[in-house]
Amino acid sequence: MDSDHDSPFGYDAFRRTCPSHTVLEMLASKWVYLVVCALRKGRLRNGELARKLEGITPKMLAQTLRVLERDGLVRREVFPVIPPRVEYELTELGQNLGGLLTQIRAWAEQHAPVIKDARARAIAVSEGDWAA
Amino acid sequence: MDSDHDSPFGYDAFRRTCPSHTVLEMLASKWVYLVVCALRKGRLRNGELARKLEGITPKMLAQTLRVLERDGLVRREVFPVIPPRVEYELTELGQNLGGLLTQIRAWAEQHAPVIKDARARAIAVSEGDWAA
DNA sequence: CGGCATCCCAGTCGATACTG
DNA sequence: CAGTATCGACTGGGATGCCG
Repeated sequence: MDSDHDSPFGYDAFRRTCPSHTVLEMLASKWVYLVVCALRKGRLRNGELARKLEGITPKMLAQTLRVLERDGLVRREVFPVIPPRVEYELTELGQNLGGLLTQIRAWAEQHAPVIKDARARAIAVSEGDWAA
Repeated sequence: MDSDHDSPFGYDAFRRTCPSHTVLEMLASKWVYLVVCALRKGRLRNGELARKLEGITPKMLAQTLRVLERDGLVRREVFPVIPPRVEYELTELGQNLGGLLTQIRAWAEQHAPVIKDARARAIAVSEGDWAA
């Protein structure tokens, strides 16, 4: 046992070539976070998502959804009507992940003030280098 | 209460201008994930981190650590000796986050096989358009 | 309305080499 | 050993326009 870390699944995200590493890369996107969180409370249409995720461009939204669909986290349903109607919802796997990501989001919202202060202090210090 | 989502802290990560949104952006990095996870079991030297995080370059490691330090998640301690010795450890806040990120990493490792299959299937389908 | 294609800038990352 | 500087490749991601 020369691996000093506690991965009980035989996969090791610290290794570049491990599949779990690429999964982590996929998750390391703020839009993935937000889309999954947004879909957590139920299926949404493309436009609803676009409105909910302030600042997302159609391109990024589509791109993010395609990735999530590809990885089996989101299911896409197309209604053959005019005007077109497309709905997205989390799969079982996506729901599962959504629980965790929502915790991260909650953590971010909860600690945002402290971190904002820390950043302000860091800037103040770096600007105070004149005290050298 | 026209906000339809459940943020009990007055911060809303869905809003571009909300501080929690920038916190989420900071967290949306695979190296942040891995560095925090790596430091979770105790303080480590720069070189130890570099060896543990396969594939990270000195530049990215330093950059990531600087961000984490700036945001108050990591504490940096310098020993004035030759050769230089620098150690990093999680702050209280960092420990707190580390718990969550470790869950994400565990999730990634746990579901890597399924997602790998989903990706393979997605590729197979897209290449199988000839079946139209 | 949903979403794909194109163009293009700008930030980011990796590789390498260098300094204290 | 820790960290920085430089450069080049890459791509994330914004804007626009067109199609079903």
